[in-house]
Amino acid sequence: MKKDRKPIHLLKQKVRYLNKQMDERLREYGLFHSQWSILFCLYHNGPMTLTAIWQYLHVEAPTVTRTIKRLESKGWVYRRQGQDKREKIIGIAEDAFDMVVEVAEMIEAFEDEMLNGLSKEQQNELFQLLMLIGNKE
Amino acid sequence: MKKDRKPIHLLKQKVRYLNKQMDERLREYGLFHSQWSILFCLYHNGPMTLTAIWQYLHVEAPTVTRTIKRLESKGWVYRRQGQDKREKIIGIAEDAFDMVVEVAEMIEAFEDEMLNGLSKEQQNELFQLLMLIGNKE
DNA sequence: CCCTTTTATTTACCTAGGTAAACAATTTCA
DNA sequence: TGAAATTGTTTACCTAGGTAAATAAAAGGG
Repeated sequence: MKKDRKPIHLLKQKVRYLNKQMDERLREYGLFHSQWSILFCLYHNGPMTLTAIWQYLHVEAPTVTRTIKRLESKGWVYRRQGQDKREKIIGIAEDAFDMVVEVAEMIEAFEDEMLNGLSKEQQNELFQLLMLIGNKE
Repeated sequence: MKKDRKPIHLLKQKVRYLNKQMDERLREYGLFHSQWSILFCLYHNGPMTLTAIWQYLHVEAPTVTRTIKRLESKGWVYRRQGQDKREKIIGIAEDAFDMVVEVAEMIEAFEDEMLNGLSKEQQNELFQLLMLIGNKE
């Protein structure tokens, strides 16, 4: 895909490619990749506060606020006030749950497809190497 | 940085982190990471058409059009018509060249810093593994 | 107990990625 | 050669990332 030997450059290219492919697959569900990442997060962890979500995803709060607004307006999630009246608790809407399960399966297959050029060992190795990026020794 | 064993998830997190860090370092030059990627491209390849740039960077044409407009308005690049009157040729502005060299050195040091948790062999291994992502076997 | 500080979320605004479609110049070919 | 197809670039509009600052609720301290 690229002749340049800089892994950082290649990293960015691959992420653009993955996001683009993912958006394409999600289109039939009316979703985008960032929206899915939030649904996936809620699917695995159950209802969460907004803060818990952006900390989990390593994204800033305003980004999550906006994306959740879109998900809410399309009926994928609900938003309710927590005990602490500052916080909002976000969860998957009951009507959307079956569809979330379906999308989860589709995305899992997609990710397997993207990684099927790598053995399990290579995937693990990749994970370990990625973990080393940006670590102050 | 993350407990999830999904390399794709981690990949995206790392790229967000790298872009954010890079923007921070570039701020004193009035640049953003995407703007730098174009300047770097021109610095290495000399003047190029817009099409050559987006193909090199694996990004769509409108993205490049917009970013170049910003670079031009800040005086980093010039834009002139090619032989083929449809195409625009972009190059680094003469006044900006010294600064580009300076930024190139800063960014190179930054990337080394981000990768200093990996040996040269590991960086190469990472590159090879990344290349395997998304390849139809 | 009130005032200050912190915390959770949002708003406003910037850059950066994408698609679809418009436009102009070039190329093709009947 | 003239109409049609292709190519290079741009425009309009969408999502997604960021920062800075505003707001509202909760926590702390004198």
